Amino acid sequence: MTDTRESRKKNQPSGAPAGLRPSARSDALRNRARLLAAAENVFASAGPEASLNQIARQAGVGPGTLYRHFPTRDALLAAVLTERIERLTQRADALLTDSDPDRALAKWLHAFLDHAQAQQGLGSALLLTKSELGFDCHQRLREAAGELLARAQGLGTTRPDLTTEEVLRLVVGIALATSGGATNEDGGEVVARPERLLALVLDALRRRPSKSRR
Amino acid sequence: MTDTRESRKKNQPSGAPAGLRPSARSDALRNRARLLAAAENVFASAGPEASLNQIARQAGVGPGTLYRHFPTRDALLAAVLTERIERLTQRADALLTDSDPDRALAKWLHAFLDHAQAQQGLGSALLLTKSELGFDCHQRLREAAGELLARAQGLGTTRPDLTTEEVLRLVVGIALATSGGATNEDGGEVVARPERLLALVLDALRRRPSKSRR
DNA sequence: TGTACATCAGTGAACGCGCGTTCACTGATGTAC
DNA sequence: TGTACATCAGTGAACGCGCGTTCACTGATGTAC
Repeated sequence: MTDTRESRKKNQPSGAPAGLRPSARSDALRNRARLLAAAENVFASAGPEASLNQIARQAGVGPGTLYRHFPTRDALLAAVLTERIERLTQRADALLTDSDPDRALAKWLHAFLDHAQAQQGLGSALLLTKSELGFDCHQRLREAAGELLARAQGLGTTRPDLTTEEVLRLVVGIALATSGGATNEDGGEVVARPERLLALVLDALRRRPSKSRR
Repeated sequence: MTDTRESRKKNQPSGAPAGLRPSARSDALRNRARLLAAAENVFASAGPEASLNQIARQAGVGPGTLYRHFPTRDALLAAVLTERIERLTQRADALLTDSDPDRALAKWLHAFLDHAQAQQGLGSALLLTKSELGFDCHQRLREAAGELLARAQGLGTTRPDLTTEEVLRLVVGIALATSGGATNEDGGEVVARPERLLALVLDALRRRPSKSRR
């Protein structure tokens, strides 16, 4: 008895390849979409440690339903991130044909910053590696950004000693430092705007024309 | 009866000015120190949302004792941060007499980065404003860094359009992006080192010798 | 097209857990004599 | 210096809470006829 059940359980995932299976029931598809939307919302405002029950509640669904679709928190996180990363990767591909490699890189980093910001504490999740999620966000982003960076470096106007890794970290840092718990307008003074910080970092990426002093 | 009690309660804090009072009992001083040490530890490894009970446990103290010393989580957080900020402020004062303002600024930012890193998620707490803690970490740090920045800008080698705010955010961003949940050595590739990122940012702070292209 | 049925997604009460917080009681400490 | 005592810090069981997670049951859905 238990054997039968367990073996069925083990067989199930091979039929459902992590995403939505083609012949799924319509209510399952609907709820899955609702859960993803709610997760994106809640993760964005409460960070990656957000309550799963709350996500289920916001999706108008029982907690069991959430678990049926996403057996672990990481599975849910991965599903949310996959979508975003897909968009970023496509954007990178499009920008590879831009006539100005420097401008292309800058544009993509702006887009990357936007995404990192939209997910508050989730920004750091963009750089998580395979061990923690079902796939390697980090590597996919590195590949997308890597080509753009290489092209700009080939042009000679971007520092040749830069790693893709370094550039991505700097931008994620901007998102983290200016979002969530750290942001506050303080009386008259306003918190530094992320775009301005990105502009500074972009400046740092450019090749120095000459070693004018020391 | 209850009136008497309440009025005594209300009078108590006026006698104890937020810190340790001069004529405190020796065991109170000892436990306060233990609590601070434990808090620094636990906050560093579990972030500012760490369990207060766990802090009390690590300090070898009942939860009630923690609450006697620090009535709120923010009070405890503030006590931990005060110490660090004090050290950073002193360092800044010392560096104001350095003969090379650029080097002084760089040195201080290195120290600032070290502190921000030592506190993992607490790094962002370094920029919290008065509303959330008992005092304004943000402002104190801005003052400390502001003088150093102004001096370097006066020299003419540092970009004149930089805000202290912007510089601090950039460095906190480096700490956040390279610490905690986001760090992982990924097979052969190693995560970008914070010092390298700081070097890049320091480069960005320097005045551009000329507008060589576009 | 209409119906009977098998499948499997949805439900939500329930469990155990650790958290934040309180408070009546204990006992260590410092002091007045 | 030695002792009696008042003060107040320390204790830890206890409470309510929301969390993550499970599972026996319900019922919507798609399909075979």
